[in-house]
Amino acid sequence: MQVKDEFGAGLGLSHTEATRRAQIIDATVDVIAELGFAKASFARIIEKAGLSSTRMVSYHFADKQELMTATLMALIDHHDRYVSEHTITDAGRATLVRSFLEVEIAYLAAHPRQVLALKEIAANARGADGSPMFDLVMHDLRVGRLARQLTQGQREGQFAEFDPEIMARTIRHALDGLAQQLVADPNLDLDRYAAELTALFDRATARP
Amino acid sequence: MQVKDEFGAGLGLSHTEATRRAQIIDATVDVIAELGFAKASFARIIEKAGLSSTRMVSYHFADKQELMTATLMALIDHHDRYVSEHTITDAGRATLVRSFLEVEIAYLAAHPRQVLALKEIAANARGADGSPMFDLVMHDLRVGRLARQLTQGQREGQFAEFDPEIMARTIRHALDGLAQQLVADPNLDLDRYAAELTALFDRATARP
Amino acid sequence: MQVKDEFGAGLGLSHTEATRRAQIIDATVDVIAELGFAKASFARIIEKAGLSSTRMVSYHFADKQELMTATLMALIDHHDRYVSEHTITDAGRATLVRSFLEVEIAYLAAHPRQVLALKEIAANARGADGSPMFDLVMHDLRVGRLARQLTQGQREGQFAEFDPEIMARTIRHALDGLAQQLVADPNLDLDRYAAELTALFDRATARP
Amino acid sequence: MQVKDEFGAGLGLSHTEATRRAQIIDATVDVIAELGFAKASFARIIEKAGLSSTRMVSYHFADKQELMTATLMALIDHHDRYVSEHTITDAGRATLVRSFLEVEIAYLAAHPRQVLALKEIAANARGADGSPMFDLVMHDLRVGRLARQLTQGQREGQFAEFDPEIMARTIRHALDGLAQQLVADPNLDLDRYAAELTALFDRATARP
DNA sequence: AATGAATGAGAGTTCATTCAT
DNA sequence: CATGAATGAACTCTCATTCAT
Repeated sequence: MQVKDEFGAGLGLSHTEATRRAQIIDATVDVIAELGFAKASFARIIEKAGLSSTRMVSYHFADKQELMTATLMALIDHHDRYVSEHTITDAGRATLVRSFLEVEIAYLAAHPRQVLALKEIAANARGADGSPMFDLVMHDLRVGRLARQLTQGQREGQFAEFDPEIMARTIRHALDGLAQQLVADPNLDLDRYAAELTALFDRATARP
Repeated sequence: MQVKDEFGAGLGLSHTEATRRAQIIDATVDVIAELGFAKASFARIIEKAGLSSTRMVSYHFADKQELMTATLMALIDHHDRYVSEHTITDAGRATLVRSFLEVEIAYLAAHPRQVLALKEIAANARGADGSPMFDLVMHDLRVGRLARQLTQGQREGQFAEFDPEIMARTIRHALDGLAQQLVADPNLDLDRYAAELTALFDRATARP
Repeated sequence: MQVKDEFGAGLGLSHTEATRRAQIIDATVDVIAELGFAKASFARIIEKAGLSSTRMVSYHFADKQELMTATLMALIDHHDRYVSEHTITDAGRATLVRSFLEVEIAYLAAHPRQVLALKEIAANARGADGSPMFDLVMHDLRVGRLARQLTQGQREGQFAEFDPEIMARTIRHALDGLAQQLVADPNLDLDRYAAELTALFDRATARP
Repeated sequence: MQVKDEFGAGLGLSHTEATRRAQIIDATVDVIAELGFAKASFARIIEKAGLSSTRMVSYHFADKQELMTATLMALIDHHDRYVSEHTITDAGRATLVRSFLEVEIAYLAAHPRQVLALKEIAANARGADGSPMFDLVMHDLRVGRLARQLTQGQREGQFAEFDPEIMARTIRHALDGLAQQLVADPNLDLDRYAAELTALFDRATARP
């Protein structure tokens, strides 16, 4: 069990049901991480999960959209649990940005497939009209919180003057790009990359 | 004619042939920008181009992969021509990063669909084995050149010490993220965003 | 409880069993009346009935054919009970046809969904070989009795000469058509329609 | 070629295209007449037509709805051509109703499958929301014209007083019912049925 | 230089039904 | 008496591609 630890059991789902959903969601994450969102068909997912029929997916999820939404939620949950377990609550300007980057990069190092899958779903899932499905949710979850922390830090005089929203976005994009790069080159020296990024955004946020 | 100005005419293609290819490539860019890479089927492309049969696409391009490669090349060419026409060759540390960002953001403001389509193709085009197709090419074109300029600037003592490759990537990712955001919110204040990014990377690259 | 009032209780079915069957049959009638026979799937029926699984249907009915047969029988029973309660036994030529039409139209006005569902099942239910399932039964129940009454009336010299079978069919078809029209236009003036039909078949059956 | 005589050739369709569409439409009519609207799947249609793949249907018709609409139009056209070729233009009250019935029953005798298929499509084709698709069209084509003729006859004093719309409907329903009966019993004596119906509606419309 | 006609493979979704307990 | 879990078959529709002319 990698991502979804049957936590749906509390939502009126039976044990078996929660297990199966978790199994399918895990397979979905794997397929997306390997082949991308576009090629994540039911057939490939059940093959990866070791199930017998695509009907198994349709049985446990209303449609593909629900599967993707559930997978995304499981990924967000997985990430959030990791972060809340590994974040050292602390003050200080440098520490805020630094610890944020370090935790995120540590998560990326530990769970690259999850990071990649989350990005794929967020970037490619679209509604019937062709418009992106998760833009707003993703932005708030992945940028909004950091932006609010930066704003708070600015009020306390720890930072230079800058738009916290744009800074937060730039940091997030740097991490997303790093994730993509890590896939292309699994031997990437993450520690060095983390140190460089930390230094970079230290300078970018520091008071003159 | 938006992107591909029949520049293939010099490669042994007749005038008509080059025109048709340009027409199809333009339609491909439009469809990708609107619906994303995954939904850019031959059917939607010929509909957008006002042609009658998908056979038209198969006739002018060997297969979908060639169509996408040609589209990507056209987009790169379009971008490069814009940049070479709008870049003020100049010295100075601040000017290097600043003028890079300004030109790129100006291009984005003038041709958002092209930027978006390029990003979609680069991120989603995959070979038969499922591996990304354009990673290496894209990296060199979109990051490598800036990285080399930064290296040169460092040698001349204009910059702080940092990994030019990582800095270049981070700048590129910031621009890619901006492109995506511009699609979600067309009323975005690009001038302000440009100023913020410029200031951000000014601080990030400045000597202490 | 609309149609089936647990009258199956006398056939060796327990009270609960009969109640469940009635509930499912009622939902089946509703779905057919709204969406037609073809779209009356187990899934839609249990949704309408407020049950949790299609298994509920399979549990109480051997297969879909039995469900449809049971529904049809319940509808016929419902109709027959209404008719026997509302028919004024009486003599006279005009009265026979007129009272027949009036009772049928009154039933239609009171229970349009039942009339519609019955017509849908009778018209569309087919066996495995594709042949209609209820043709013979329906004819006797819905035409035969009237035909026999007309024959009797003719013997008593109340009517013109005509084929009672064909007259009965024509009357029945007029009523079926009216049912369909009532669905398309719920504001239809049934009283006027009843008066017109009565006058029409009065003339059609009257001795010269 | 039974129903659709490649008359679509005038609508920008090539010869082959018109032929194929006609072939598919004919097979559709046959399948519907035999198995009913609900079981008229692409698979059964191509089997009946002797084609190789269901793809053939999707290729020539945008979707199932278009196939059914085209089939319905072909059936209406077929019927109208027959009627206009076999109607004896003439005056007189009795003749109007009588000739209408005789032509319609003659058509039914000559082309029962077409009559049946038309009724099946009209009765069962529904949109995505479950509402009937062809109610309005069918009513005007199959009832409205006769109603207008009856109105005209009444103005000229040839008929009794009655609602022409309801009379027209009743006549149409009598014919539809006859069609269904003919399917159940192919040995039905149509001549006698025609004579009976003619006499019936003669009396029903005659001035007192 | 272009088009017509056809196609096999695969997609997601819905269907009634069945094996458990 | 009821449910959980699973399933194979069939459905329409879309995909890029190919054999003709």
